[in-house]
Amino acid sequence: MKAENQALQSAGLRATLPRVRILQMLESIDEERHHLTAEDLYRHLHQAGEDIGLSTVYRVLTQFEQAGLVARHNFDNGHSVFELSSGEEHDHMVCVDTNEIVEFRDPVIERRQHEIAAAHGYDIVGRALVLRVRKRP
Amino acid sequence: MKAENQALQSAGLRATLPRVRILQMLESIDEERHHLTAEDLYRHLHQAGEDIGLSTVYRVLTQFEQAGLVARHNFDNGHSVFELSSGEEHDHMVCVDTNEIVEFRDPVIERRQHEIAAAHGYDIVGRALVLRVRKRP
DNA sequence: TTGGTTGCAAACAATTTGCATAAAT
DNA sequence: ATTTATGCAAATTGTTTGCAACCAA
Repeated sequence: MKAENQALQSAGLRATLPRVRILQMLESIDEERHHLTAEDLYRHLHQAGEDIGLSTVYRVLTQFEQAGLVARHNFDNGHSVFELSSGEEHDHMVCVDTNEIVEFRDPVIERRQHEIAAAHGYDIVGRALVLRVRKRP
Repeated sequence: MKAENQALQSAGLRATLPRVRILQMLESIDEERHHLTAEDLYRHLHQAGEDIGLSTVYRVLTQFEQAGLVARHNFDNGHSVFELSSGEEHDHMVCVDTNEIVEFRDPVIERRQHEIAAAHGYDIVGRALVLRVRKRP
C-alpha cells in the first residue's frame, strides 16, 4: 500500500484512492495479460468492487502515461492499450488470429533505427514496432 | 482514365465515378504529400468540384485497402492515414514537431524481424515500424 | 480551508451503418 | 432489370470535458 503512494507522490500526483486502486490493479494483472484497454481496466475494477468511473480511468491512465508510469500503445485497432512501463523499451508482435501479444527487444534493430534516423538528420524520440504475425503451421 | 478502370476491375470493384475520382486523386497527390486522412481526401475532392460524400470516401478507402490498392496507417494520433500502396513495403519516421513523414526501408531490420518472428514460431503477416523523431540541433 | 480530484452526463471526433435513391452491368 | 453503390443523416465507438460534489493536503 505504501509503495503505490510513494510512486504516486514522486510522480507529483496526489495519492487518491482511485489512483492507488488503478495502480494496484495494473500491477496485479500485469504479470499475465498486460496490455489492457481502459475499458478492460474499468471492468476489472468493478469486478473487484471498486466503483470508479470510466472517465477517471481514462484521466488517471493519461496522467500515469505523462508521469512515465505506464506506456500507451495504439495497435491497428481503434483503441489504446496500456501497460505498466517496465523501464526497458520493447517492441510487440501481435497474432492476427489469437490477438496474443509477444514482447521482444533486439539490439540489432535498435542500432539500425538510430543509424537510419541519424542519416536523415533526426534523433529518435520514441518508436513503435508492431509485427502482425500468425502462428506458422 | 482507362488505367483506373482497369485497376478497379481487376480488384473486383465496379468502375464507378466516385471510385475512379478517388483513385485519380490519390495518384495526383501521392507524389508530394502522401499520407492523407479520409477528410483530407474529401476536402481535396470537393475543391476539385467532386461532390462525393465523406462516408463514400471512407467506404472506398476501405475497399481499396482490402483490394491492396492503398495502405492504411495508424500513427499515434487518433486518425488513420492512407497512401497508394507502391508494392514495396516501407516504414515511417514521423517528426513530432513538424509532422513531416519520411519513408524508409532497411534490409537489415527486415531480416531481423523475420528471424525474431520465426524464433517464436510465427510468420509475419504485416509490420508497422514508426519512429517518432525530432530534427537534431 | 482550499485547491486538486472524482463521477456523471453531455460533448466530441473519427468512422460506420440504415435506407431510399441513383448508377453500373 | 438486377444488382451494387451512393449520399445523407443517424448511430456507434473510443475518449474527453464541464461542472457540482468530494476528498487529500
